[in-house]
Amino acid sequence: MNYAPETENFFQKVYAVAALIPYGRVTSYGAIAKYLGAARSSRMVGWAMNGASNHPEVPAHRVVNRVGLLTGKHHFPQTNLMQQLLENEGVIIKDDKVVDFKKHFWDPVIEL
DNA sequence: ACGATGACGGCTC
DNA sequence: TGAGCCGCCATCG
Repeated sequence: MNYAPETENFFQKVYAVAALIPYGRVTSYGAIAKYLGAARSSRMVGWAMNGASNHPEVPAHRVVNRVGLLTGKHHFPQTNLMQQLLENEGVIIKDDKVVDFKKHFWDPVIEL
């Protein structure tokens, strides 16, 4: 795939921020997008995560949508892996959603 | 070039 | 953080 230079740069930024998500915490695509100055392109963040497969250091399972819904679970090797990893970190998941999402939420705009 | 698609978000009810 | 609708924007057929 040939991506535009800016696009690749965007990818790198997304991975860089995602890699900083603390253990047992989660964030949203929009939060990352906002931190990168592309708040309107939250969708692109999700799309960027699609290529996170080549970046093992990126804990994609800690990135969910704004309501804590594990929308990206279908992109994992095993659909239950995302939930398993989060629960292993102490994050309670119920019906594909993060319980007390606000409590586990980690906003790069505020934290960084 | 056009329309559909999507790991989304914000507003409204 | 329920459900529904619309706006964003890069990518793809």
